[in-house]
Amino acid sequence: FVRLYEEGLIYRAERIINWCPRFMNAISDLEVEVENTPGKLTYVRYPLEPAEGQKGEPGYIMVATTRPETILGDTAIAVNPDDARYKALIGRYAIVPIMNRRIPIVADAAVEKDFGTGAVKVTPAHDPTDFEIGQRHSLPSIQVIGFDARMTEAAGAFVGQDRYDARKGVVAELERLGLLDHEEDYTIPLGHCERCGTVIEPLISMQWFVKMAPLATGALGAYRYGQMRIVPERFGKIYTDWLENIRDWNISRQLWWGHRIPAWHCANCGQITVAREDPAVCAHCGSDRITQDPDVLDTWFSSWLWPFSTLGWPEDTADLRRYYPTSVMETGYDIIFFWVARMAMSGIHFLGVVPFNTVYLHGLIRDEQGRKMSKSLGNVIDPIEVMDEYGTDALRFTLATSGTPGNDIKLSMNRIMGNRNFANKIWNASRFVMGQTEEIGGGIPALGALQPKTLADRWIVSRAQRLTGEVTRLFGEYQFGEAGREIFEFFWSEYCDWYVEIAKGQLQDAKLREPTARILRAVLDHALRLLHPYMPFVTEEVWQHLYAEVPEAERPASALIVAPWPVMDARQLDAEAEEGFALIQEIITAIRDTRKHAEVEAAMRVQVILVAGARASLLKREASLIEQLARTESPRIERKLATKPEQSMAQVAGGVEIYLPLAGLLDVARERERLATQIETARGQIERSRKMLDNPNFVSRARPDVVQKERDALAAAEDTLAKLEARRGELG
RNA sequence: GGGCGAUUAGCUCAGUUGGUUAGAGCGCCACGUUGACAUCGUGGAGGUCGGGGAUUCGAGCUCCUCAUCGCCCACCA
Repeated sequence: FVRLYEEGLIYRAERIINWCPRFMNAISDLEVEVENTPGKLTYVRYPLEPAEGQKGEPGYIMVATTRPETILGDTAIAVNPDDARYKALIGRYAIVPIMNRRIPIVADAAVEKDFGTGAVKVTPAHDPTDFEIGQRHSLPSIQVIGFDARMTEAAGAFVGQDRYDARKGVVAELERLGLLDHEEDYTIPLGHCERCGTVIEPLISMQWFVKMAPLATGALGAYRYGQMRIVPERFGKIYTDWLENIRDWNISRQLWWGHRIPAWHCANCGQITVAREDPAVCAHCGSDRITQDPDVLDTWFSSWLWPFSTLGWPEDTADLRRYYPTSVMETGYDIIFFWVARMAMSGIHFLGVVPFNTVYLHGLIRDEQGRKMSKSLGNVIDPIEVMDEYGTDALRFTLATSGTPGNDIKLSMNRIMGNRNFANKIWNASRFVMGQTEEIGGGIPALGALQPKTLADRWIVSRAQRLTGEVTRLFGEYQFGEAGREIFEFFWSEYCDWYVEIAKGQLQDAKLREPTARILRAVLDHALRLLHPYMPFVTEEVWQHLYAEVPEAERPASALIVAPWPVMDARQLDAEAEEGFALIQEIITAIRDTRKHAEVEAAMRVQVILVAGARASLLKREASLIEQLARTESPRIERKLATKPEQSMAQVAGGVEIYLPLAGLLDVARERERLATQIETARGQIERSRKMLDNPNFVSRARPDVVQKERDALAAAEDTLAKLEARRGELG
């Protein structure tokens, strides 16, 4: 405050400010909430004073107002200088109704010709625009509404009345005097106190202000020249628009809590002393009859110093040197003006450097109906209660993954419940993995140190690496929600549902026992690290258990929260394994589906015959997976089959023919129906692909790999169709 | 008055360089086999991506326009 005052950037002046009559306090423009409220536009005739030498009825000038009670404080009527209708009246006088005060008719460009009557009553004490007009034309201000929203002595007969009672009274009186022309329904943008909802009264008051224009320049430059990036980008425009149209900031508040304004008023000479230390005497006349200004500072006047005042500023501390400027400021978009823009301004002004390189803005959390949470509405969700019921990690994960940057989130209890289940899944899977692998040993190797053996091993390691790359990329783009969802997907659907299930089989195999245990643990460790920012508590707890047997010196870190963030190792990306495993997954799912259709009992092992062409050798190697996960007998795998199995259900998945011989269980009619559906699907695909490939423009203009992909898809679909049709023929 | 966002499955939402058959959670239907997890597993049903137009070989995604909802800014009394 003192520095800005000394630099001439803080001044004290009488201005129109937003006054909350309930709190008896001034508030800044940002704390006023404008609401369109139904009201009336009242047309009032002001008698004109006769011009010199004029004879007969001098007539009237008509104005429109939404606040008739302010008529009592009018000190002029203004018209637009270019308005032909009123040109002759400029410089003449009118009489304020009721008060019978003589006021000038002035010309001011602020008046819109096309609104109302084109003439406006001017009440400098109760309207910001009127105040400015008053300044330009040296008009007196007459305050007719007091700080308690009651009429003052200056309001004559209305003294003591509430502002709204006075409004009614004034209208009635105008009517009685025959000066009320008419009233119209009109929607009025009405300012309310953000905190208590009371209608704001614009009043002239002596307050402290900060000159903002010089400060805004730096904050604008920092954004425009790329020193400060705003994510998502669209908020940058909101930031610059505000700074470009900045108005001075009223920083004094008539409250008794807050930082007191370091200014002392002298009763002797009337001057002000602003000082860092409490002064004993007036700096101007030496009198000891000084009293400190009773006002305190707007809370944001402290907050805008936050990026450096928290680091020990104005001392030149080690913290300040190290942490200022910081990299990312994360906050809600609703306080871009209150806080972000002002921090940028103060940081640049006091330290010469923007306080953060990136501002990441998140959305607001709303209730399940999308309403803003508010105490008066009673729809505030208490995070403590949610955490008690579902856990902190579940809430945190939900908030982090429910939306997209800068967009509001409707908080859904269902979603939180689902993520509670996820935390539970992590716990259970980890418990199982640790329980199964504890005695096998092998420690917890880094993912990159693994030598995956089986197809499933290669697949899960590759998937984990790919995920790591993806998450890192998304973090770089501030796509935290998408990154979290992908980790969720990997952990639950790939690691738990597939790999852990497969590992149950591999752990039975003496040769695979140890490597499988190592992979289980390494991938778990890896996934925990990726997940830690989203679910710090469960992951940390599990991680501590995971490393419980590892000597302190051999651990990568004392705790997960400080463990190294994973980096993708491209050498372990294994497209071939991913493709091969996808085929196995497809076949297993198809067999399961067929079993369900045939209503085969879940416990029953079924026979299966796979006709796989070139993929036969792959399937032979991975037969045990199919056996285990699709609950089949040892599958019979052929490259080709001359005679197709009779009395069996069939399906084609990834080009592989799948037969389940189900003598006695086969319902030929239903099977035919099922085949028909599949055939239809295949035909649809073929039609689609043909249409594209028959279009010479597609072939010549699309990227070659896209065309090739389409050709492959067509070939695959045709192959599938041929197989399905052959099958239908066999069914007879 | 100016600007921004949203509109995708019954519900809540993803889908960011335009490219096979648009995904998830919840809900729904059916079934539950070897004890990590029923806060679970398996399979399934369900969407002409708000309307219209344009660009393109190709649009949920780009452009124009309209509609509905929401938000921000704003001194036409």
